[in-house]
Amino acid sequence: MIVYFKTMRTRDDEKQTALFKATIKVVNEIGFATSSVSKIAKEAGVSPATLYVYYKNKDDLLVSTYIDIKQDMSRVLLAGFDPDGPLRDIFKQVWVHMFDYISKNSSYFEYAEQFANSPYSQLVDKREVEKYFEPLILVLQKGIDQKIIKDVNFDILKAFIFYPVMMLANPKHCQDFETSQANIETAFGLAWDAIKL
Amino acid sequence: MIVYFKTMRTRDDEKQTALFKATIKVVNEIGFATSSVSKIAKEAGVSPATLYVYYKNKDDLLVSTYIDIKQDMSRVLLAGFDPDGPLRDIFKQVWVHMFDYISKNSSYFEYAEQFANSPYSQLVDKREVEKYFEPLILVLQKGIDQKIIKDVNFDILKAFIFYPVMMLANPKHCQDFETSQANIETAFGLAWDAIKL
Amino acid sequence: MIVYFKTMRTRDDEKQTALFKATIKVVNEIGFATSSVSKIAKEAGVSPATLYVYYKNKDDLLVSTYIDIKQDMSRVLLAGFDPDGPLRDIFKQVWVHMFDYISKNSSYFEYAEQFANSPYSQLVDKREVEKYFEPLILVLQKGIDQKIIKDVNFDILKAFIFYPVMMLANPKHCQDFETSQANIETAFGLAWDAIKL
Amino acid sequence: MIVYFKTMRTRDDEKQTALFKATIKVVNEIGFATSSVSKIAKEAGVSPATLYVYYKNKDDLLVSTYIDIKQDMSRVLLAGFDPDGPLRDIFKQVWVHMFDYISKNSSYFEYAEQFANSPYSQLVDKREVEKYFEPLILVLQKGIDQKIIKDVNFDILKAFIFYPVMMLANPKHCQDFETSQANIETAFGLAWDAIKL
DNA sequence: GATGAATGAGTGTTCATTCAT
DNA sequence: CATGAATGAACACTCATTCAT
Repeated sequence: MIVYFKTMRTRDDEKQTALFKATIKVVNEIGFATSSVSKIAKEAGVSPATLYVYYKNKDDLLVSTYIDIKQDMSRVLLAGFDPDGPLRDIFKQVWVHMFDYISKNSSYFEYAEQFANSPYSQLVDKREVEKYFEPLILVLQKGIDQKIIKDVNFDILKAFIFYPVMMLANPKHCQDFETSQANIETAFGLAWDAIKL
Repeated sequence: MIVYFKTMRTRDDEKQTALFKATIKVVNEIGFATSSVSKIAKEAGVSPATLYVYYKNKDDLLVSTYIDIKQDMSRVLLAGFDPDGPLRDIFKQVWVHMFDYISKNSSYFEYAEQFANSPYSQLVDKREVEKYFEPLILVLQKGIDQKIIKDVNFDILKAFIFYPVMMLANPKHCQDFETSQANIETAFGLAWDAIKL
Repeated sequence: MIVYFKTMRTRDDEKQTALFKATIKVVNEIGFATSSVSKIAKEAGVSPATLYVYYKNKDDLLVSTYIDIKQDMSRVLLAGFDPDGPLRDIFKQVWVHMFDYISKNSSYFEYAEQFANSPYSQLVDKREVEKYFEPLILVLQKGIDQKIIKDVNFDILKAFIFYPVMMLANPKHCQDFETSQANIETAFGLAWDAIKL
Repeated sequence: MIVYFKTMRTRDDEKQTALFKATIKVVNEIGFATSSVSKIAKEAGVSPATLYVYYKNKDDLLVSTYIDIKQDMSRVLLAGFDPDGPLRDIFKQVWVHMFDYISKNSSYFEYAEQFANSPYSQLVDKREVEKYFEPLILVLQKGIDQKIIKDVNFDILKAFIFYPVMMLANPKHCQDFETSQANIETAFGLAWDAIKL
């Protein structure tokens, strides 16, 4: 039997969850610049000292919260993922999942966006996060090989099929955009026109 | 002819510029969350108290710096702007100017991006900033009227012709993308495919 | 038998007392206008941050200290208070207690006086403080009813039986006045002549 | 012709008066502790630097303002002063003048009270101020010699004929007391009963 | 005489973190 | 495991005052 004294601890899942949610809530409400460990602890209903039982330090708290969200998000995005179906349908499904996720977990998404654009993002190993979304990249490559998708730099493709959806879903940037089914399909149409050969 | 380079006790453009540049440098290096008035003042070579001669408070410093950059950026983007030329050429010119600007003023751009995604952005009157880029919106509308551009929600169009370029130019998100002339034209091709009818 | 004089990490009466005394000492020495949280903390031998464990902020520190003194003072003034004794004796006893208190706790009294005449006094609920001295007011009313004391506005009576003693005891105003037993009795004689019918 | 370069200066009486009034206004509104040279200068409509043309420093500003008020007050108090009239009438006239002064110059009085109870009062030569009121002291002595007034310590007498009137007139201490003619005469009655033989 | 600019020293307060309990 | 208490260091900001103009 292996016991991780330092990394596993007692797992009072209730407190862990409370801290996770408190972190997101506080950061979304007042931003990274003014968020503090004690405010988050108070929101979670625990002592600041207790927070340090679950997280090594403030950076660990913020980074872990981000990674947990990203993991959760990728799970939802890739739900029912079938790499052998029609390419267009695959990406369309991802768009829909994405909008679903954002509608139902807007606070998670908001946190992730804010984190990714803050200097804290430097503390994350990007490749680890990208790994979660690897299946999509593989499909993209397949589309190129099959001459369905334009054979251009990957960053360019990503810039047209992943980022616009994030922008549109971000109320900070697009207050007017309504995440209706029709709008989502329309938007996806542009994305597909952009990348398809 | 006598030229007073330094009119010692009169509001000092040199100091103002030093503060502007120091703000961008410090924020880019350590992020909004850990940037402080004293660090910025030290970088600018003035006393923290002096900073308050030029800016009302920290928020004013950060917001003013952002607005100044946006203004500067719009000036460059719209240089040689001819609303009566061919639509595709207009937008292509903007892409090129954008990449030029970012290449030559990467730190300005980086600051603006970080600012726009921080809670400080709430302090800015968005309409004022959007005003700088209004001519582009008008051209977009013209394209729709002339049935050259898809008749969809403005936010969707913006998400495909303005945001991808920002992503691609942002080294934070696209470390691999090379801002070569060829790459830029390729990328613009996708944007145009997305929005054109 | 083991006695823990200091229960190190439990809210510390010793520190509370040290802060109380330091506040009085510093304010008496340099006045409200130049007293600062850090000076008081240093005098108390704690970190400025520690002060905020015991008090919400500077105002709370100064106001609480004042109220504590007033409470203490009223306890002493009313010690052995017998509302059914002869009126003159009651008030004379208060005068004597007052002088005793001031002699033995001149710094407390000095602080209270300075506080009451500073703008900080606006932060105190006057009725709460007056409550401590209510028994005296009731006796005053009884004296009026029994036609022993002049039937005039309460403020006028207070101005002659409470304030002169404060003036006389205040070395700031009366450097020459010696708080000898004889002097105190003489002074009380005038107070009584003023209010008695 | 003598010219005092340092002490007399240009005498822009308008600015001098503006500073005098601004000092009183600001101090009365926000208290000594938070009053600052720049706030006072702004209220007076001059630059902080200009203030230093008229006053040596902050202390000088506050002290001079106090002394000017005291001088003004003594002038009014002793108006029509006749040391050879009946003693009771002399003091009664002073009471009336005092109330008049306070009614018409409540802000001056308020400033003086706050000043006298602040540590700044230590900067004033008390004897100089007392000199203004000397005639009253002489009359008091005459009353003692003529066996009209009790032969007790001067401080005691002052505590009963001067301080009660200040208390009663101070809205900070006596919010209920109405400065009507009747009330004033009643109050003076008590003062006289206190000191008369 | 009058002033806007400048600043070192200070303000009240919060920070992330540790530690004894 | 959980915590209230403690703190040095930092925070944003204001101070009284000086100085070149």
